[in-house]
Amino acid sequence: MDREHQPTRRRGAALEEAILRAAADELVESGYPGLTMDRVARRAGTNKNALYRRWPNRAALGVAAYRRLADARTRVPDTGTLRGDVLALLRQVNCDLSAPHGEILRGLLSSIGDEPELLAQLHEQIGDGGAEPWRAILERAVARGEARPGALRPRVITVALVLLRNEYVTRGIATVPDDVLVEITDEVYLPLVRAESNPR
Amino acid sequence: MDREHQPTRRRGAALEEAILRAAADELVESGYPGLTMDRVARRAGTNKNALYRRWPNRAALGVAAYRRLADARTRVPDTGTLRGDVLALLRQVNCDLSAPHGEILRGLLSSIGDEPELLAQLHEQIGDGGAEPWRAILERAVARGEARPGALRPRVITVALVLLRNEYVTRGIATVPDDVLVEITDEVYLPLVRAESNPR
DNA sequence: CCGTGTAAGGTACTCGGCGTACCTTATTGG
DNA sequence: CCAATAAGGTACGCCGAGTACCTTACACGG
Repeated sequence: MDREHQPTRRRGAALEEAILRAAADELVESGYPGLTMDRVARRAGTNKNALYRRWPNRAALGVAAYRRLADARTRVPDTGTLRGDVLALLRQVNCDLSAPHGEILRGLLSSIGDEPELLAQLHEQIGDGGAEPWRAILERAVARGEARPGALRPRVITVALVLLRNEYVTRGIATVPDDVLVEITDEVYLPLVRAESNPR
Repeated sequence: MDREHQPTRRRGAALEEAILRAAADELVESGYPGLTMDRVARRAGTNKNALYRRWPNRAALGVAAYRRLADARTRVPDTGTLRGDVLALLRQVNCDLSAPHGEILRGLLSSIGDEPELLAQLHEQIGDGGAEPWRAILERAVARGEARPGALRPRVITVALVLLRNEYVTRGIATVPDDVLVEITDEVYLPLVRAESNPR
């Protein structure tokens, strides 16, 4: 922050790190609208030139900073039952992907618009990146006979995640109430993947 | 500049109409980022004052204009089978809610941010507004024995719509390919609502 | 028919944020 | 030790949101 009378100028990776940290902090504190190039530069103790030498525009920097935020990998729960695993995953996502992540994501998605490359990066982060844990718990459930093998399709295993994300996007609320998670689990996900021969 | 030597000034509802039409046209042509107060004012043959006297900010005008665009009601199909009805509804939504509607919606959703009143208006438009046709086709399917009565829950009947909307939001593409619609229908919606006694 | 309140038109601002240009200064590696 | 490279500093230009203030037409009641 306070530069000493020793200039000791950061370069390369060190400076990039500092910029990304500053940008991520701004995202958390003020959301994407608060991520201005001037503020990030000031917070990182540098200036806009260093930013524009690395990212072509604000959206690119925003996506890069968001990636660092969302890189906290999701742990795969193992409660012994499919219902317990689904609820645990949903609650986990709801917890650490709630505010301000949802709002940040909304802001990023819109301001990208016509830059498919950035959208692809985001999609990798939120779309397929989050799918693996769901496949894992569903495979275990199939092995236990709790779910039908035919449910192991990409579009099926992520249904709960998509429904939860839909709550964020359309409702715009900070944290989804827990009974919504239960509804998603009991009304949609479990009936969908359950083996036909296995009544409720 | 002398426009006409007949000033014939529009007032009240007539002017409001003209502004909304201009705003909706801008939305269709250039998306939400292109909806500039200056441009709308110029296109409507008026100036920004008339706009700000009616809507407090750009987002409010954007939502109002979008409502007028999206007010084309969805027709309820009746093909005789649930699968046919579901696909028909999905295709209809995909057709007239595709580009540029999806992009506009994305832009609006993000830029609203902290104004819950506007978000509520949008939600009324896209969330529950679109649910009725789905309830209608599912009720008929239940009457025919194609679906279980227990599927008549709000979160269930709109699953297909939510999945389709998810494609728009996360993929950011103009029009969803038809095989995605078929996948949503055959892998998710039909297995979910089908009567348990009705094997695939 | 006229006068007056209301609403529209016109214009010119301020403010903030993006992106750029250009120069100076430090660091690094050959 | 000396270029080449990259960082810092500063000042722009541009555009769009929102505001202020005045002028001008319209509509309606007396």
